[in-house]
Amino acid sequence: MPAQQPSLDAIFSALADPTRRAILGMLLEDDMAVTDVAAPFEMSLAAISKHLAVLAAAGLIRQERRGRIIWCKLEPDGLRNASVWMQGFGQFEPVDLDDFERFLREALPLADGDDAQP
Amino acid sequence: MPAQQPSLDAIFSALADPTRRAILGMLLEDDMAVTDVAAPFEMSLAAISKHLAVLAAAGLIRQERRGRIIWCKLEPDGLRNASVWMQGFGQFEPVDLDDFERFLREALPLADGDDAQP
DNA sequence: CCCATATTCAACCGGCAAGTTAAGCAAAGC
DNA sequence: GCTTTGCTTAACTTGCCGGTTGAATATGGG
Repeated sequence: MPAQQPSLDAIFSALADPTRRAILGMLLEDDMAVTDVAAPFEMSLAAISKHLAVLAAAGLIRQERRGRIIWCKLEPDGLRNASVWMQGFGQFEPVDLDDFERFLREALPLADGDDAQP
Repeated sequence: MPAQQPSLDAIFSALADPTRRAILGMLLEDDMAVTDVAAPFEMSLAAISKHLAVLAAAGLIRQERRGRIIWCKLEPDGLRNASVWMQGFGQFEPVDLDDFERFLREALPLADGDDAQP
């Protein structure tokens, strides 16, 4: 189970479901067994189990069995790629694309050897 | 059309589609007409039109008609809520600048035309 | 060993999302 | 005024998604 870097597709569509976001919120506080995760929701255990599978496939949680209990724990780095992707859009103000580019050229010393800018 | 604060559901599921993310990437460079947005994709204009509608409903872009052309422009604040939500999980530092750089270099291949490759 | 607990698997269903084509509108151009 | 250009709507197909139920699997306890 190399869990090879999940796609943004997987991550964002995992996040698109309110139940799954709620689960992530719960796991933020503490690791939980599947049954306990399911408790507050008004849907079958199987449904929650599927949701957890989706989250795991997206690399947002990890499930590890200890005894007959499967513990679900947040995988904090799972959100990193998505977060980084989003920051690319949100970071700059309305339409300061020029400013942004200038910032980039300064902030990226290793962009291309030298930033000889006439 | 007050465009009342779109839900996280709407935002994340809008972002879950690679075509839509690509569109956002294009609009990051410049405002575009619908037809021009559709050009690089191998799907019908109608399909792209729908994608744009989804993005607009999610508050990620705005479409305004001028003449017979409808201009699509990024709505940078549209990502803010989602970003904030995600930061809530950021037990990891807000945004790793290294990651940010890497993202930028991939996402903005042609952000400027002057200093091209030799 | 047998039973209870914990979780998934399998088969199924309704609904929605994404794509298609074809028709419909609106604004410009000749 | 008719045609062309730009875009949306409508109607339809297809496939996936989220849910259900019921059986299957694994583990721990008495």
